[in-house]
Amino acid sequence: MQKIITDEKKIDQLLERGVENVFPDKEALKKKLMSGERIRLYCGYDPTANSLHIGNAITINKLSQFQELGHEVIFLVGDFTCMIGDPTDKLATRKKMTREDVLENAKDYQLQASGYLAFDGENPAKVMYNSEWNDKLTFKELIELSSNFTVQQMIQRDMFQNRLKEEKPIHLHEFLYPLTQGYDSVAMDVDLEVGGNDQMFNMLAGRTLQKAVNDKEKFVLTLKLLADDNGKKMGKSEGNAVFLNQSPEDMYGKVMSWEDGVIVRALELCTKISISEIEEITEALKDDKNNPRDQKMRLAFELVKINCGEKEAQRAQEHFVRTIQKGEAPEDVIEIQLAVGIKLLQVLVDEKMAESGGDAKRKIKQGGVKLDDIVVNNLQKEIAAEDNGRILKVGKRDFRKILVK
RNA sequence: GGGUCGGUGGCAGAGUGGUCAAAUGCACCUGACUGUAAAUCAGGCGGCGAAAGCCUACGGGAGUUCAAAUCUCUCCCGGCCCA
Repeated sequence: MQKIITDEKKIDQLLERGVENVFPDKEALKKKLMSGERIRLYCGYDPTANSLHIGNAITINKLSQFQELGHEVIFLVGDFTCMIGDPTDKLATRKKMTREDVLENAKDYQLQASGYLAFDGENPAKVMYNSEWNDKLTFKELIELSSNFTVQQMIQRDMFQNRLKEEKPIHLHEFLYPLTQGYDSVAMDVDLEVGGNDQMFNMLAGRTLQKAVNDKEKFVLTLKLLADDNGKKMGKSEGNAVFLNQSPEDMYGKVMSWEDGVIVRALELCTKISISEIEEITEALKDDKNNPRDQKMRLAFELVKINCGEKEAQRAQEHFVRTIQKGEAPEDVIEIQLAVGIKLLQVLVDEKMAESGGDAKRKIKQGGVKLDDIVVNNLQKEIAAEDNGRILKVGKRDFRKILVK
């Protein structure tokens, strides 16, 4: 029997940290958690891309906090729902994926989530796939489920309103998305669903269905989104998304490119640093004498540490200091064997340091290509014997060591 | 089913016979600056080519024309109105 922790302070913190909203209300959920009853909760992840991103880490992190208190956590892979495509992000049309693609992605998802969430040990998180029950749903059952909602409820959502206003299509199956996601709650008979605040509607659909079908009160806990002080979201479209399958170096660098305003929010949502420590960092950021860069480096370090381990985080930090702050070649610079006479343009393309010949040319013209810190401006430059051992640098962070054959 | 409007680069969105490899914004790349791969500023951003230039591209196909993203036909997809 799993031991349930009912420490009030811990529960308060659990319901406070990063939480935007609790339905029906926070007090009711607190009471439930205080009762010592082991609850079953979940969050779903649609494997549409080959990697989870830092936004997903927010909910995974919250799941892990419930796990630490002894509750039953389900990491749900939305292998069925991802076929429909969540209309929440408005760019609804998603390309069809094969079953194999989905499962391949999903396999990595668990690995990526494992920095936050334990899938083994005493109270392991369970991985489930929602095709398990959704595949079996009959048309008749679907119609019955859909009778719990009205068209008015569906089109109320602002992204649908926007599309109506913009005269953009709304496909019928998009109304079914909240339904199928909601049905997950019924099928798994959960007590609580965790999700980003943008998932509120879908999660509440599950609350409605769980009430209607199982006559059970399902709690919904929504989390703040990762955004800066001005409410600007971090995400793929903003170009500052961090993917959990990125190399430690890339992850570290990406975080360093975030705006300063997001530091505290990210610490709260995506790391396991204690609240008191976050408060200290918040204070430090207020003091003009301190350089916000240092707090951001702390954040970057923590994020890489959780996802890739402490050693990797250390390495990534050193790599950043060396290559970005000092502009030096990394210690483990990739070596390339080149024949005398090969065109530098060709090398850039072959090494994927440029996307095409045109791109390579542009980079040289704009002074972005250096050999041992000397700008190359000869488009026709060919590799010569004296280039042996030289460091080829393209842009700020792409290095190769040339070995002449 | 009828009418009508529309489908443009990674995305959003101009253009409506030659000056269009296609405005602008986002994303991206390079440089300057900076604590930063932030912000800002400057430049760039289909492919091949040293260049001139050539090739491919505006939903698919066919056509008109010296010339088509732009006109015509047809097919596919969508919005709106009517039924």
